[in-house]
Amino acid sequence: MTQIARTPKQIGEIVRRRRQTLKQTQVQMGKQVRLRQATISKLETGEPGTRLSTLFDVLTALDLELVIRSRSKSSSHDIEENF
Amino acid sequence: MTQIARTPKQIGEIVRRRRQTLKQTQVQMGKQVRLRQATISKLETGEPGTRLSTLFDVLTALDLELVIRSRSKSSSHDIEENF
DNA sequence: TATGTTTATACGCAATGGCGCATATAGTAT
DNA sequence: ATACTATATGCGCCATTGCGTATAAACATA
Repeated sequence: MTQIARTPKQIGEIVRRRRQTLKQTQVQMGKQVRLRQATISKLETGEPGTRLSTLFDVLTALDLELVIRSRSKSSSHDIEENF
Repeated sequence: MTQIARTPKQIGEIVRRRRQTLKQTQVQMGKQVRLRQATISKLETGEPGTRLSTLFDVLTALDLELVIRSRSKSSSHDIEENF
């Protein structure tokens, strides 16, 4: 599982999909990392002002990690090596 | 080039290294994406409150992209397939 | 339809970002 | 040491977060 995000909105979508895959509600997730349901909601809807710390908290709860790489990873976009 | 970041501080380090590789100053970068030098500085030093939008702006200037993936990409951590 | 659950919004509040602008501090030379 | 460049900090300002709390709106599903 590997997804590129170029905007806060895309991050939100990724987070939401993942959360749903894990069959959690925003409330449950919020509890795990001490964030309000409302905060999760805003992140998922793509608020550009969301704080980095908030994102990391959420990624933790979802067992996801953030990777930075050069853009010229010439886009096997969705395919993505799965190992 | 692929780097995992688990904290705002690590993001900052990655950004700084990349900027230096590109031989740019914070001022120059700031101009490209309309951010103050001070703002870049804070991001690079790992301010957890930095906004998602700011991060994306900077990544754009550095020609980097952000990837979200499952944590269990069982750690070829530093090695990393190069492209 | 009606009930229950989940997500989006709202209010007031304290805290902080990012702005312009300016300056101090650090780093790199000569 | 001096001069120059680059980065970190500071101030006042306005905007927005995330908080607690509460409610509204959207989704299910009986």
